[in-house]
Amino acid sequence: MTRNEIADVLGEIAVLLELQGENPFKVRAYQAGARVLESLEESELDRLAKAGELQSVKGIGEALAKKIAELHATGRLDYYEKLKASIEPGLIEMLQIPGLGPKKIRALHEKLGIADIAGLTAACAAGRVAELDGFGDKTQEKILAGIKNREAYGRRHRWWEAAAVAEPIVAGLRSLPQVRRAEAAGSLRRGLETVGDLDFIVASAEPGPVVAWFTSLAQVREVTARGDTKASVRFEGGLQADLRIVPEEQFAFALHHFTGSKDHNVQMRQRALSRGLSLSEWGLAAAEGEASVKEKVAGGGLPAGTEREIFALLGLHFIPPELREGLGEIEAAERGELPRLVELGDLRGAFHNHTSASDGHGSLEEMAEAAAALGWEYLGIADHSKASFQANGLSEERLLAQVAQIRSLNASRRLKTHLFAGVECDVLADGRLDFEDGILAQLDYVVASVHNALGQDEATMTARIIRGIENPRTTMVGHLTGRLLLRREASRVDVGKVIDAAIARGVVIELNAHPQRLDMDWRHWRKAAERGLLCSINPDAHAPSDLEYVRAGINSARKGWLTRGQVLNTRPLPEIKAWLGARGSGRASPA
DNA sequence: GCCGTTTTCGGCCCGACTGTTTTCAGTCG
Repeated sequence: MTRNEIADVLGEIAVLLELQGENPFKVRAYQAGARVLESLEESELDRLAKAGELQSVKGIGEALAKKIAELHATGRLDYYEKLKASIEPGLIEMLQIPGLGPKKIRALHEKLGIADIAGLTAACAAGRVAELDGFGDKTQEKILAGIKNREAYGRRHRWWEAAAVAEPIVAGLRSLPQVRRAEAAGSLRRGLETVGDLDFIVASAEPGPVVAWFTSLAQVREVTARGDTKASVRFEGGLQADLRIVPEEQFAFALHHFTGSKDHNVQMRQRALSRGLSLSEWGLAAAEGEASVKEKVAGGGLPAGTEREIFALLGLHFIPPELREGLGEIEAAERGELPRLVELGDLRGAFHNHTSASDGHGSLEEMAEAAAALGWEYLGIADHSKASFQANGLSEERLLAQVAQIRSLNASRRLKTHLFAGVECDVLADGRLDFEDGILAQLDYVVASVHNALGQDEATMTARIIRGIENPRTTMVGHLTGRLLLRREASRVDVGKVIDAAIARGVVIELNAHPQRLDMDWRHWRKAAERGLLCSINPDAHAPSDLEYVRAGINSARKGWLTRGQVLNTRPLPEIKAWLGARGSGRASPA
């Protein structure tokens, strides 16, 4: 089994244990184990499993190590099979209903014999749920509404679309006279590729009008909670948003709390405790005594007006929001070894862009102008190759005509942006490229991408991509796994092996910044770049305005701990020309 | 189930809101 498949099993075990009413810390241990596995590389898992050293990974103890080793070696786990068989499958689905957790589901199952959502619907309709101890009319109504809207509510949302909803709301909050500060926190601020809900943190001494403004936004379909300092709403399309209003002196603590992932926050609080301090969204105060952090802060906490000051109080350098995933950032911040992350303003161009010659909407000139408007020095044109018939892929003749057109545009000096002539060349099912060497030799660079036979088994797909990498004309690999976020799963690829091959050949791997792709996944970048892999952040633009997708790509690059030096398209034009030139001449033409 | 410059046992982050309750459990983040 691959590490992701094993992680899924561990995650399922956590859900099953939760439904059984197991110790919540045991549940958390399985969840943590699943996350740790996801951040491991396949080859590292192989090595650790073979050497019997899984326990050396933090978060994996004796029991998890045994289970992971069994899954890795045999693809089965007796413990899991037995656990699964002992629990009604319909109960798991019921966890998706807002307001229903393991305890209530157990009560419904034990007292009313409810085993699935259909049974639950019927029991609610008959009024039997409201009669249970601990339940009531409102709970019953909420459950029915939750079942009805389950699909929309359960869905995650791509970062780009969530940001488009959140940004005007932040601006609106900041324009209110009662509001001193306002930020969107949560996974949106961490730049995660998908976002479950929005979190708005506001500093205000007068929360009433802010809650009123927020809950009466035009796009609000339902107000699910409304208190003095907190409100929750659902927008059209099911996106949920929480608003929290705090006094200004608490703002930095609340912003930090609601930005960090669960793991990051747990680690930060543990760090505070190890220094005799207690940390929460309320503030930071001495840990001794029975009182809550809130009460301690009221009696005199340590002040912090910014997150930077909070980190400093705990002996840490500032940790950018994108890194707050609990994946080693706190240790690095302690040692002063956090990288200086790449920024949007560092980009000088991008390499994977389409025009109306294939399936884009924009001429060479229009694309070049859009790049110039972003302050870019260069833009790489990489239209589809002929095998991508569905995308109007270019024949040899059309491609060479485009190359001539690009050369002539550059020579005319009419454009502020230098155009590079490339192609997004299909990696055919057997790993050959879609164009012969004689054609590819006339280009400035080649993006090699898989577009068909996405369902190949892992070994075949991995060998196919590596063969593509081994072609001396390949400059970079496009959207490595072919995933479409929330729409299509990634192809099965041994990413570690592909990374090794790319490093060995000096081939770049793209971080495709299209909001639906963000591929290669940020979780691979840190280790890959440390080992010498070079990244190119490419918008995969199909229209001039799509160049802005690099914003999403920068998020993922930062989550992958990438620095400017590790991203090819931060280099200025003369360096890029030299780099591409050296590659071209330094590589013997194939036999 | 994990973990340990206090530890191999006893902790494990902490608080708001809701709905159901006469003081709190469950859920959520």
